[in-house]
Amino acid sequence: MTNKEISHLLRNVAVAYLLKDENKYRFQIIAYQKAADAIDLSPREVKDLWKEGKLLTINAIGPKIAEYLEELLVKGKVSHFEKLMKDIPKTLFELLSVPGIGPKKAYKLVKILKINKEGTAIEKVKNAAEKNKISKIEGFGEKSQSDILINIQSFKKGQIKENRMVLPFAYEISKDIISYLKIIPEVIVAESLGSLRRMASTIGDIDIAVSTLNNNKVIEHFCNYPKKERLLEKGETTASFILTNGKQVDLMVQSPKSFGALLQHFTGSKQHNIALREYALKQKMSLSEYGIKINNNSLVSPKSLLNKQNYNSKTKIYEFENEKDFYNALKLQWIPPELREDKGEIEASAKNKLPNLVSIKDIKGDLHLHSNYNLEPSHDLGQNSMQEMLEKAENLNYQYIAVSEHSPSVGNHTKKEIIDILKRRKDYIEQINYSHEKNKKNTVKKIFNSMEVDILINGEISIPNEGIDQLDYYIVSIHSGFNMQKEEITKRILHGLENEKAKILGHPTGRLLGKREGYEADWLKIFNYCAKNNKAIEISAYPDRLDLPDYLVKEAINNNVKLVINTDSHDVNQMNMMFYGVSVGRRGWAKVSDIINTLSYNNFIEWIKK
DNA sequence: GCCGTTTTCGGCCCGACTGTTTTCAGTCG
Repeated sequence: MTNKEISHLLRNVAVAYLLKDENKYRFQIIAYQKAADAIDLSPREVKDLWKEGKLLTINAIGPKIAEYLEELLVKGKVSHFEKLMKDIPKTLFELLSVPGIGPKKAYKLVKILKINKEGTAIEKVKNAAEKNKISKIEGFGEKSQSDILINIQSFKKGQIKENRMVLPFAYEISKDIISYLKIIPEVIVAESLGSLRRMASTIGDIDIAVSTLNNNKVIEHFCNYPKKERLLEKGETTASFILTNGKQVDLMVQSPKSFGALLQHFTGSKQHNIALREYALKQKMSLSEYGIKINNNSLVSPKSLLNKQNYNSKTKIYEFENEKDFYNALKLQWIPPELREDKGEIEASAKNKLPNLVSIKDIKGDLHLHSNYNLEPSHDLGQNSMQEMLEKAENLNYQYIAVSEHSPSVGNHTKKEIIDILKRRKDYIEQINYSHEKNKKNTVKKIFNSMEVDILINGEISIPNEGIDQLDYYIVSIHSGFNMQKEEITKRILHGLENEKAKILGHPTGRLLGKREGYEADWLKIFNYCAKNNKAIEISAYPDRLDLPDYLVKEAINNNVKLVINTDSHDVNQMNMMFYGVSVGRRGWAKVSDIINTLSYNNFIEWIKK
């Protein structure tokens, strides 16, 4: 049973409680929803955690739900859940995936339309709407009937939240909307927030915040965006539409005086905001996108935390122009957006112990570059010459780079041919370095002679020992045989890293966002090996990969593993993508000292030799 | 049903928008 199936079941349990007695079961409903959220966000399979006896390590899962999950995984069902859902038609749950239909409406629809046959609910509701039957039902009307039809249509087209975007795609969309918004002078500031600001690996919808003194004007302008397909809602402070490509865009506007509170609110994550508000509540403060409210009979003297000048006596809210003051008012350090996932950042911030995160300016080199030097490789060559990549590295102010084309294909070459190719390439790189060194103004001191070497199915690497002698060091990565058992693939990776010149494990999980899951490996074992033997694990900045994933970055760091952030560029423009990889590092709580390519040129040479 | 700066009991985030209503319920983020 997958995490998705389990969380779906728990959400249905929450729905069942809600339909049974919303007030009586208020907190059970929340508990089940929180548990479902936690499972959705869990990087580990619930099934595995259960086998390891670690179900309770998931926050929001306590003894009771753990017991039910155990029953579920053993018997395939839970008698308590079955009993709870006995009176609720199963068809009801099918309707919940249609936007705008929640538990109450779904219940009415299945009851009144007598929808009993599983798998037919959405189609039956659609038919009923087309025959004008829904508008007659109490609580529904003409508008909600036509809305249901539209929403069923877009649901069928696959325009659902689960279809997430990779970062550059989301960036382009948001950039376009923001520059459109800025056409009118009423827009003082426009920023993209939500998961894009937090630099999550994939983005569901685009969230935009605007600071303005004229809400109406801004919202009107936003709603006239030319690439809008249809409007979802339009109010005094928010508006939403669907783009022609099916993606949703949400806008929130706020006066400059409270813009800091809005930034905080709209950046999320949902989990971070809930945790932050609960934290504030303990100090008798209530948070919203408008600011901070002091609750009655507060034990805390407002003066100690909040600046009187920010007090709006009309709304009784303390307002914040910037986010830092907002967090500071809660006696917290400002928390970088990448950390806002309720993964311990609030606690760390309260103790002044947030990590000093690595940033793009700390990066001194890119160690995974594919030039167009033709060594008849196993996989694709790059588009640009080594010289062009060197020039780009100068522009980026790097101190060093490494070219690391794919190793020559084993199928088409003899061992001797491979060695000859690598010898010629070594001479070539030396020549470039020689002429580059002459210009003392250059910041790049050297191109390192590296290579991306395949770890073959049997764990052997794809170049012979004499070929290795031609290299400064190399990256190993897996490009085939992804469907191996966990133990096998772990062994394969460790074997691939054995040689002392194998210094980096490239795009370690092999995932391709939205296309291919990464393979399961025993990461703890790999981390321990790497920490002990001075191997670095790559964070691929390539936006379709972002691999190592952020949660494994955090685990790697906790196990003293060094990481390296590389772009895996196949042309010079891709070298600009370093930023995405740095963000993954930041989301994994990486400091400068955790990242190898923040080392100076001399220290990096020392590291290679270790 | 979960969880812990003070709490193993007594709390549980906060607000916007829409449609169907005549003041609010339902849904969403």
